[in-house]
Amino acid sequence: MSKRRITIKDVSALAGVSVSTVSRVLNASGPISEETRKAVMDAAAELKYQPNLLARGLVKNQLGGVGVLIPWLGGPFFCSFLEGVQDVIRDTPFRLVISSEQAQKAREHDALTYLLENDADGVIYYGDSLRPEDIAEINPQDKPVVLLGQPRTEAHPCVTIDDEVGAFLATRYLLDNGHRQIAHITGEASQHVTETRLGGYRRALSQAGVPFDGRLVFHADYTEQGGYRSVQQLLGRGVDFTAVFCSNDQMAIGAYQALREFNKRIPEDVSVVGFDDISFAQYMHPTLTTVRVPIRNMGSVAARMVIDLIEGREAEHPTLEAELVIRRSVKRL
Amino acid sequence: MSKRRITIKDVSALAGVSVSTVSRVLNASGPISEETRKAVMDAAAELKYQPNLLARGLVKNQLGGVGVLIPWLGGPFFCSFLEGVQDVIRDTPFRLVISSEQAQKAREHDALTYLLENDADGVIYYGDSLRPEDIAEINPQDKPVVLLGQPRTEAHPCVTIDDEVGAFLATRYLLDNGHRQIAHITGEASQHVTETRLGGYRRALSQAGVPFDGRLVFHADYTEQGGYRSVQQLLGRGVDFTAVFCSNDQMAIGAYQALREFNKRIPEDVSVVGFDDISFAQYMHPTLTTVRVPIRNMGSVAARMVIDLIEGREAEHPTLEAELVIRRSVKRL
DNA sequence: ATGAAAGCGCTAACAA
DNA sequence: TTGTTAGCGCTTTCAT
Repeated sequence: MSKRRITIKDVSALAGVSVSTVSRVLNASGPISEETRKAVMDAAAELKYQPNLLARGLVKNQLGGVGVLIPWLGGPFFCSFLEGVQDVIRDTPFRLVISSEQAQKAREHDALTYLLENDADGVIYYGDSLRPEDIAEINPQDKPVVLLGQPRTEAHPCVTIDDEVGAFLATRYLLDNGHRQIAHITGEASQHVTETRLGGYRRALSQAGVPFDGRLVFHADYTEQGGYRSVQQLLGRGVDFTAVFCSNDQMAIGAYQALREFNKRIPEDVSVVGFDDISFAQYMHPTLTTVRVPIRNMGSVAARMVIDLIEGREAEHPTLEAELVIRRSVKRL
Repeated sequence: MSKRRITIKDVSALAGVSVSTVSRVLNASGPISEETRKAVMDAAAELKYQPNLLARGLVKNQLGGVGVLIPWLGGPFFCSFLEGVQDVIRDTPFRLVISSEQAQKAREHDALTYLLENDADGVIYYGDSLRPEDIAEINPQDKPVVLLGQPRTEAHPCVTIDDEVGAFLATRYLLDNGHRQIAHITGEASQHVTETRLGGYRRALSQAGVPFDGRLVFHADYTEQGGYRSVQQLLGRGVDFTAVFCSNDQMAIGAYQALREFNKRIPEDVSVVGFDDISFAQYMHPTLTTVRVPIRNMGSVAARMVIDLIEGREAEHPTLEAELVIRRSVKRL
């Protein structure tokens, strides 16, 4: 057990060259004659040499990790997102370092500071409690931080999805199907997603000449429970409605449950539309009409972005499209 | 930008002591007079000194990470598991390094090697393609590797759940409700979970004097699609059955869908039981009776274990219990 | 109780 | 084209 690790020194000894020569061939830095190159490679292979990344990182001042800071680790949305990230990290020399802090600002602040300080050469931050100003402050080295879930800025690398259009499409679909009283269940008003999706909803309404009715809008928290409770309130409020547009699928799941408990049939009595298209959406009963967000792909795109940025390349700030997926939870009136 | 990072040297200068003294107070190693201790602490605080973990790791020969190697990152099960891991890692100085390789043996082999070599002082491995022998081989330093999803061994740290009993309880519940033709949808025969859950199913059957019928057993892959296709086959096979016991909830989700397509009502025509109790189980329609596995807790337990082991403490090899959660997907015959 | 110095494994000037 | 050497920031003998 605990055999001493093979170092560059062992390789240099076996190959009969100096350590710097070994370093040079391994990093393809500096000129090397073909024969020494081969000798070194052979020696390294024979000893199964693996460079010590700590040592390398220490001298090159790089940590070797890509950090991901997300609000939650559980839950279908961020899991898919992570999977997309891992899809690209896998083929790079970076390690994937993950942190999640329940979207609590102070904790996220500390976590990001720590990531930037000790773990990562760049991070993907999905959340909106920390704004670019906050981040600048805890990022003295100006490492790349890719933002998601925040308003688009040219000033900061970010990948956004077209929430507003997605919500617009969803709402318009309902309108096109004859619905006029469309409830909207969304998240906390302070969150950026909430705002944009609510915006799309309102735009569709106004474009169709349907007046906005504040009594039909509920602010929950993007969980199943939140959707459930909102529908309960809605039902208790005595306002007529024929459809519910939920700002994410998890709330739609809760909405289904509440509706069932009140013996409302979906979609015969109430139509429901979700947002995200998490995998469960297609297995709900009835299958959920929703707005597809390319979640996993967002992860991949974000990962490719940080890596490009870390390695000094330029990166676009893409806006990904959201698309309506029509299934069976909406009835034509 | 890119201000030079504060090092131990800066602190020593400001405190008017040597670097070794600073190191001593920071690590509480060696004797220190109270006044110098204070001086150093003050200086460190004033400069907001953060030790460079790379440098420290280099000399102490530790990587600073806890690795987690799981089959998939997406999917409700492993997400919850990860969340449990993160719950405990959060309060330790370790970073959480994640790797997922679709349960492919060769890739997992490489990933684990890499984790052990470069990223982690200990790893949590959930999977069964790599057996203890394989792991021993790629773990020359004998770092702690906690195993999940494998047969229990005293020889190796592991956390197991009582799958066999869980499956037994599920099957017996069906039997108690008068079911005699109980189909079982499970995973690949080679997997350990498959074997133990199938074992529990058979034991309950035999204990009730119901003969085992191989035509009722389907080997799928623990995905919704797998459950869906198995039920299709089952229905096509023309064998009578009144209940389906799925070896995980995701397959139960697929089973629901297939059953619906064939106009079989749940549970009036066919009863269904799942396994795991992922969060969706309670939102299915009808809500799914299933075997609750303390997924998130497993993650926490495993994390605490690696950390104990890394830090040289002893660790138990716990077996967690699985418990039947009765909901509405089973009909009393 | 404190400091000087060696060294962890590696890279990157600088010489040769 | 190659070797020598000086660090990267830290911990840890070994002196004092």
